[in-house]
Amino acid sequence: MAATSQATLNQQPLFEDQEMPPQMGFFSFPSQYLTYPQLASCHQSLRGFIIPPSLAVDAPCTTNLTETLLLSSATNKQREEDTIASDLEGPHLLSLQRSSANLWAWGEVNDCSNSKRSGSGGDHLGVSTIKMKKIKARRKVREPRFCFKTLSEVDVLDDGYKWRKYGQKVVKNTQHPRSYYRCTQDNCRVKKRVERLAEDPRMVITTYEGRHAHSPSHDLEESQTPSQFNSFFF
DNA sequence: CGACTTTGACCTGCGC
DNA sequence: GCGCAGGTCAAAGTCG
Repeated sequence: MAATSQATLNQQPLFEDQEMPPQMGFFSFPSQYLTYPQLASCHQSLRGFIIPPSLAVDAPCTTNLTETLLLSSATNKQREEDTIASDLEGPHLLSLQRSSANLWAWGEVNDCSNSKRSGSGGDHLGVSTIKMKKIKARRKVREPRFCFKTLSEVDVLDDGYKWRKYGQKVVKNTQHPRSYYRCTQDNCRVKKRVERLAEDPRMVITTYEGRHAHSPSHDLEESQTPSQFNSFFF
């Protein structure tokens, strides 16, 4: 199994005060689909976030990748306290053409940028105070997200991290359910969503939310040998 | 027996 | 306020 350079993956903090890489908005690709070298350079700018090795190099062992498209990324500094509205100057987007093929991602981005702070002043009948506190804590911070569209036979791409499925939901107007995964590492709150594109079930949409605070699990098991990724990434 | 998945219920956000 | 849709929880089931 390929393993990214864990040392580089963990180079932190690259974007201490920014939730997305500063160069995030300057990608420009001639075509909608990216080649792997393009993806690699793309991911380079995502250092510190989740960098799925399977998306950056030739087809990984567990998938049948042929094309991968970095659909979008979005940042969101949502907080319960609404004191940072001016910080949110909109999502950082890749300069990809807006097309029907990536409407999903744009919807995601819009979702991030448009969602408003509801004062959360609601008193929820029948819900214990403890539970409400728990829920509030859970929703306090919206992590940065970005998503990929990948032509793959398998739903879950091997990105080097270990995930636990915590939910599955049938989304409206799609035949395929959306799966929800959480990183199994303690204190790591990174999540990902996996679903198949309604228009083209061969395409898998993977959305990552948050940043890993640890190395890929593969690297933990294997020795930290430099791989071909290094020349790609860093 | 522990780790993981499945699945129905519950909660929140949002549009009307 | 109500209903819908998406996201999460947690108990039960499954597997190695």
